[in-house]
Amino acid sequence: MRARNSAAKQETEGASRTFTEAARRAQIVEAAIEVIAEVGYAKATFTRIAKRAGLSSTGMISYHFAGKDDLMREVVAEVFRVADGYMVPRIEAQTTAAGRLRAFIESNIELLGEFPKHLPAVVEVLGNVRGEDSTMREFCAAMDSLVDTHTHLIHEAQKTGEFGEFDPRVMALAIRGAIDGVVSRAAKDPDFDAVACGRELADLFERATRNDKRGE
Amino acid sequence: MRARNSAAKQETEGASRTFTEAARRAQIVEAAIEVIAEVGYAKATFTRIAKRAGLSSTGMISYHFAGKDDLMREVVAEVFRVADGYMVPRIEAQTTAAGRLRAFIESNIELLGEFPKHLPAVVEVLGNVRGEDSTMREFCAAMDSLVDTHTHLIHEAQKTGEFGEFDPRVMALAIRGAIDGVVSRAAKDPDFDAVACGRELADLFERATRNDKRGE
Amino acid sequence: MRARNSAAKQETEGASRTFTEAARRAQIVEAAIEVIAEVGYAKATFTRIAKRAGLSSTGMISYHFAGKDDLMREVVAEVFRVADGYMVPRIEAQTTAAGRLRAFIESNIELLGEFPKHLPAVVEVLGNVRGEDSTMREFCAAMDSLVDTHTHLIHEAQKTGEFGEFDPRVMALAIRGAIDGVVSRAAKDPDFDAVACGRELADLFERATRNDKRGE
Amino acid sequence: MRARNSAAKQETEGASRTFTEAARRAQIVEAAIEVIAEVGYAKATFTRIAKRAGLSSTGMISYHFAGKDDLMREVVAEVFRVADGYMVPRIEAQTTAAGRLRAFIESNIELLGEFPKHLPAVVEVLGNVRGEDSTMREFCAAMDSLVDTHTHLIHEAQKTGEFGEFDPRVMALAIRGAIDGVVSRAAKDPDFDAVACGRELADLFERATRNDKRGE
DNA sequence: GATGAATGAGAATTCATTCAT
DNA sequence: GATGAATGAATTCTCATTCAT
Repeated sequence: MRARNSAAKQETEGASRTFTEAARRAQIVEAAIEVIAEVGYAKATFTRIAKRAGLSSTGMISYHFAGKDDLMREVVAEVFRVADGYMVPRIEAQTTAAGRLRAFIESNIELLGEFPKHLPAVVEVLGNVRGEDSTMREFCAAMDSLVDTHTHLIHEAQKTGEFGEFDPRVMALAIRGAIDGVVSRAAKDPDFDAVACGRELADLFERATRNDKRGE
Repeated sequence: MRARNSAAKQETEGASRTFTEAARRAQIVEAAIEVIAEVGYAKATFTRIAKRAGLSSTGMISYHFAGKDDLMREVVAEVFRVADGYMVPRIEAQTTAAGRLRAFIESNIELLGEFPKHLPAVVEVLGNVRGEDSTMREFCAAMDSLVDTHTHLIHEAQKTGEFGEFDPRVMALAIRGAIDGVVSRAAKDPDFDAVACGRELADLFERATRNDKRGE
Repeated sequence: MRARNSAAKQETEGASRTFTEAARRAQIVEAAIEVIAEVGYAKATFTRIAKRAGLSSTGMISYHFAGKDDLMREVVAEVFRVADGYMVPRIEAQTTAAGRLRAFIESNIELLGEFPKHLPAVVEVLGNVRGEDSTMREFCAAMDSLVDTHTHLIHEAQKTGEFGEFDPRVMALAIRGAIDGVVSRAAKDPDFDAVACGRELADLFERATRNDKRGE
Repeated sequence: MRARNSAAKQETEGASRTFTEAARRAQIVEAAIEVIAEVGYAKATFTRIAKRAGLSSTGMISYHFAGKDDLMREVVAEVFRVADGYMVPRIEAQTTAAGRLRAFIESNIELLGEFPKHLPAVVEVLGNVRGEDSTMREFCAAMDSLVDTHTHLIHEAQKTGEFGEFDPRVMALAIRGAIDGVVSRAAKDPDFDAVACGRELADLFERATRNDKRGE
């Protein structure tokens, strides 16, 4: 493998990366997201991605990315970037844990309406990756850290008495799993109205997290 | 010999499938389940499966199955068979909808302890299948029908007043997604104690489904 | 390769071949003829032939024949046997060279009506065989000897003045080729009325062979 | 990349096929022609063709052709192109039907001297093709249309009285069959002097077609 | 003699990656 | 920087043949 993986490039060459190169990379990542969401991880070959990106050959992708793993990592990173940009303001606008949880779930599902391919793509990638390669471990770590963050926030809300008593890690996992289930379904069934699920899902987890004994 | 897919064989040749052939098929399916769970759908090649099954060549698998789709269908069928055998009695022993829901979730997760590879394998397969091939559509249909069944049962429990008011389809999807999330996690992280999650998850969905207004 | 090729068997074991074995061989040869005629030489696999013969496995074929070449040789031999039985009496009933030529062509084409698969099968086999293997060379030799025989008969008829002046070898080849063309066509196009061609073809070669200067 | 069959490429990408790609394709087609003529259709594998073409792997062939069918279609097309280039001027230089028929036969056989592998290759391909695949049907159609054209021309010559009375379709088939027989023989027997046959064959069919009653 | 499961070589095809231009 | 042709490993699948029972 060439030493030129994107991480190395970012660190050692820094600002020297030209605008057009960045644009090329973004273009490829975007195409990859679309292709992965449409045909699934297994069939998301360089050939298909290149064709979608309007590139004449797969060599272009290998030139800009150190390998398939590198491209996939960028796909995940890009989706996270977009998701953060959309969700974080909406979550931070809330003052209660319940509000933030609702904002998290609803904005996450809303994202499916705004960027219909992004979440399905990331679910595909993370569902098909193992922690074998050191470079791959980053993927899982990223997702785990999200769950961990939730676990932590839930735990805090339990300490203030806003949330009831339950295992915060299982709750975080369940929320993640339920959302991913909706995302997967939305990706495979174009008729499925994912956005309509958002409020319902938020209601569900509100009931599951609230402290019934509060104020007794 | 295309026509020799398992369905055709079962229907047209009936009992003519010999004992040893059935044993070989079962052996291959078992190996496939293990390999899929361990390395993921994309890397679960005939070569790896044959090696795991102690077979001398991939040709042996092609000899016993009409193709990869056929093998995958058998994998799903076998896991469903095992899961049904384990879960159905436990579910039917319950008399209330809440009891059945809990039994469903807990026995499903317990299955991870008894057959640690089965559910991860099926999650991998169903997560990587598109409804393109007519033979593939059966997979999705099987899973969908499960969700549909739950949707229906939830709806019934709502009519009796045992469950509260919410969209039964979203609830069914959320349950499915949460369980799959736990299964996926268990598959990738051997240290993850899935079984411990069962009761927690059941508690979670009990809170989410129960009718708070009952008896008011 | 096992020493037990059919030729060896016939010569060394002679009458020791049991009736049932001969029946089995005949049954396989018959199935092979049908399969070859229907799907062509390339797709005439042991699997297909065994299925057509009502055999449970291809091993049966390998048991009775030393190999694919051996089976093919038997196919050719059987067709020649049948063709001889049908054509020779009809040819020998004629007293003139022209009559014999006509009887040859017409009875050859008529054979297509009586045994629709036999000639197409042999055309397929001989068209796909090279003289590389020593065992294969027999095939070509058989066909060549037929053409040689015709060449000789034509030459005789030229000496008596019954036939005109032309290269007897080319004539023999042309007759063979024209008949094979009709046979091929008949095999691939079920609507083609081969039998109706017989007289026309015989007329054609009568005009081409007759001595126009005779009696001048 | 299924869509990259030559037809699609030619139509959708038009002139975008580069010079070197066209050269590679031509080189592969040429190698295929030689291999098919030498070892026969059944044994003309990508491996053998790649080796003959000096390519490192069979993948190269799959890269340039959509599949074996595509390559075979190109083989047939290339031979037809060469044959047309050689034969059509010689045929059109003739003013009588008899002259054109002779020119057709003689130039066809002469082609065996100029391009000894071309006609044998095409006879092999067309002899081993069934009308199953839609793409294959084109082959047969191409050959049938040639026979049909002859049938028509013969019919015209009969109406002017230049040719005698006979079934034009059978005559066309016989001509085709006789030539193919010579071609086949030439392919298998390197000592066979095909060119010498040309005039003889033309004489033969001149006698068979001429109107004996003309001017009576 | 007969069976059918097993074998292993070889087929076409796809893919990520490399490299000369 | 960019291109696209070439590479070679890997994958699924088929086939004739063998061998223990």
